Amino acid sequence: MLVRSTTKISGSQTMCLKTKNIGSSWAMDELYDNDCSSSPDGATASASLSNSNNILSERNRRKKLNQRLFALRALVPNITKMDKASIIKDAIDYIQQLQEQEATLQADIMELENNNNNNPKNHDLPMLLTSKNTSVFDSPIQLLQLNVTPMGDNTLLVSITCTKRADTVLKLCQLFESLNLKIITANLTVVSANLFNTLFIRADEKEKEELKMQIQTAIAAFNGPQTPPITI
Amino acid sequence: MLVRSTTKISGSQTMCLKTKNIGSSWAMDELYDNDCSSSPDGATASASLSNSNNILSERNRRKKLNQRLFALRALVPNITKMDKASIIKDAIDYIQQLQEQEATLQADIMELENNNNNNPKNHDLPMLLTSKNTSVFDSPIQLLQLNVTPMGDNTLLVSITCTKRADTVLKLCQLFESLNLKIITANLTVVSANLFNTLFIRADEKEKEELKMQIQTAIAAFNGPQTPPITI
DNA sequence: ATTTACACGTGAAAC
DNA sequence: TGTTTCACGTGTAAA
Repeated sequence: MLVRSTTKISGSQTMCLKTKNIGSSWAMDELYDNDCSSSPDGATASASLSNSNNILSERNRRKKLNQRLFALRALVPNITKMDKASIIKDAIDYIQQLQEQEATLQADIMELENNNNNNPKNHDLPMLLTSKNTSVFDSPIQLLQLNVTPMGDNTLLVSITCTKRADTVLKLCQLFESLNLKIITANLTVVSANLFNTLFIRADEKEKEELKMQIQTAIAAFNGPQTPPITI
Repeated sequence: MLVRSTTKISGSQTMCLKTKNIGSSWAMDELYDNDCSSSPDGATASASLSNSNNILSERNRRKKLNQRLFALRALVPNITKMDKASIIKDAIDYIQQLQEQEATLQADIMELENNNNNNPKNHDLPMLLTSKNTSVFDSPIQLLQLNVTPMGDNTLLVSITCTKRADTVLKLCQLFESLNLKIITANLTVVSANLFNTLFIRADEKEKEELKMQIQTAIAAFNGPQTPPITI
């Protein structure tokens, strides 16, 4: 059990200035102009080596880690906070998003290739759905309830109730896709003529009202200018 | 300049066992059964709070950081080393690789879509969604699971799992509407890229296989004649 | 024996 | 105020 050498405070705190959180990045502290050789005592060879060498290695390790983390943050487009933990978290979310998108794109490519390789004369198949007179984008979304509830842990619960019409489901899907939210899970349940939509969304609790407003305006935009305003 | 309290060695080194690099992950140390209250001296209130509270927060911070790093490592397929720095570096390389691949795939899709537009197919469809590079009515329903289970009381439980694509929800809704079933309730849940559809349907138990066949043929019809047969 | 990587406690700074 | 996040030096353990 070594007795602690008292060089800590004099060694680190005086220099380096600790500049921590200057504006946007946490210091990324360069200029390690430490003269550790200024140990006042005549230390033994093993002690001085063990101290000055390990202390230097540790500094380099931390520096490298911070540089990597900094480089990682530079790659991620949507950055919420500058925390180390948040940076990693954003990177995780971004990788998942990229992976999903890759799967989607590859599926699209396969399907497009199939369409290209096949005979260019099959006009009949996609028209199965239009048999219900649709004019798909006309019936407005009739909103019955809209709640946005913070659930803690940066999660908002969005609960929507509306009457079920032929294209309401499609519209809701498009609506939420257009909002570019971080949807954790989405649930859509229809019983008789009513439609219940529940979403868990990753967002700060303070965005609650803003999110509700976004959804309302999006619904209004989908319904078009001629529809009467819906108050809940 | 505070005089160092000598609680460091007795506080940390005795417990915790420091298990460091057990096999594959660096400890991810649980069980912090430290009773820091065993400080032998009657410390002042400010000192004890500053010590025990900050020390706990710092442990939680480190723990969270390590968990995030662990989660990040789980997402990256090609892992070279288990270092913290290497984990971040691998994640960086992986993100760059994914970004390049995304650009390549999107270029391929554009090219394929241009080829498709030369075909005399339907240009008159409402192309509202093509802003997201997804062609609206073409992606087939990719069935992952289909179960029809009799629940008694003249009720059949239909459980469907498929990959979520831009128009899969719409297709499933229209599909079940076209089957003219007596739907008691329907539930549709999407988590990440998968889509779970559950329906309670009023029908005789003997129609179980027939209903399953109906659904399969309906999906095949929706997917069109050129799609490969899907076996479940 | 040397190097490398880690968790730890700690004081400081920012919020 | 207190809470959170950080860099630092240090001891330990494995390579």
